Amino acid sequence: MFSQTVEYALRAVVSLADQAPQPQTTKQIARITRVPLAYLSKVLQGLVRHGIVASQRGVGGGVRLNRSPEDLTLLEVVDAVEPIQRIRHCPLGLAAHGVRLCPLHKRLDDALASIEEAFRCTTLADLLAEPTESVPLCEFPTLRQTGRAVRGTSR
Amino acid sequence: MFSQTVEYALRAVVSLADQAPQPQTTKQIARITRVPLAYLSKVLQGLVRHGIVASQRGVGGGVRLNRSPEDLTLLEVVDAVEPIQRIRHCPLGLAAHGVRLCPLHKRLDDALASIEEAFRCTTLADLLAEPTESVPLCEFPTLRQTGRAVRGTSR
DNA sequence: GGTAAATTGGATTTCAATATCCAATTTGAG
DNA sequence: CTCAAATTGGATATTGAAATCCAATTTACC
Repeated sequence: MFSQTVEYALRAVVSLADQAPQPQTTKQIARITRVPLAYLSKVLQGLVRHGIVASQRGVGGGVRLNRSPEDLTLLEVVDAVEPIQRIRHCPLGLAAHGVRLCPLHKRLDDALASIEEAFRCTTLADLLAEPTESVPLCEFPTLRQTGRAVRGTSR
Repeated sequence: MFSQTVEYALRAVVSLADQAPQPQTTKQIARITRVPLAYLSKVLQGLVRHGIVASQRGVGGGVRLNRSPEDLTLLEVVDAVEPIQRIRHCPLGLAAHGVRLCPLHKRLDDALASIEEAFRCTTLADLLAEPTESVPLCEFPTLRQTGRAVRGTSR
């Protein structure tokens, strides 16, 4: 339902938010988030273009959040890589459709709207604040204690 | 966000529900719903296999709803052609993830759940009951009055 | 200044969803 | 029985998302 690209972008910014305001290299993010390195770099390029993250070339460079995690919402990230296509007029392209959607497409669009809304209401900080109590989480929210060698031999 | 296949399947069943319990030929449905005929026939085949609709070959045959519109929900139709993939465990496939989702994927899955729920709560009859007051609708809910030649020269 | 670390951008490949085409089969009606 | 209407199923084509590869560029550090 959500595209791979969106999924990857979200993983990346969560990882970055967890380390904010410190930068991470694309390679590090790829390893942590389990995203194919080459593809992740493309996704990150898109996020750079949209001002979600900022990149720094060269030795010691990398990518960092360009916004504070309290301020950056999931919706902004999603919109940057692949905006949710709301249904604005009848997809049948009927002449007599006017602006109003038929009941079917109204429901479909309502569903899309509710997703947008949920994403609009969730910041990266929200995600990072939550996990502290629940134990078995995906890696990145618990990153802080996996002090496993930023410059380790890990591949 | 919703695949073409899902969109097409929903259009088809709405058209069928509007005429229920009468059958329509695939060609008629294709014309009304503006779905490519050859592809629609594939989609309908899937719906037949799942018992959503029933088909009758030969002259005078066609496709009809196999369920009453009051009883058939959008979710059942969607599940028949392309079930919503809920997120059941951490997509990173981490060893230590347990059953619990990380906050990110929990939110994503919640969004999917809310869509499922909305679809589960909407029957085809609900869709057909609604339009009567609002004027500019997509064609099919208003079909009844477009008595335009079931056997017309229309194409 | 040279070198290695890092992102950038373009070209290309892979793959599944979408769509099309056609032959086979079923079936009602004359 | 024959014919035309209709679905069925298999094979194939098309398209865009996902992924990969590689050369070019930037930049910190010795």
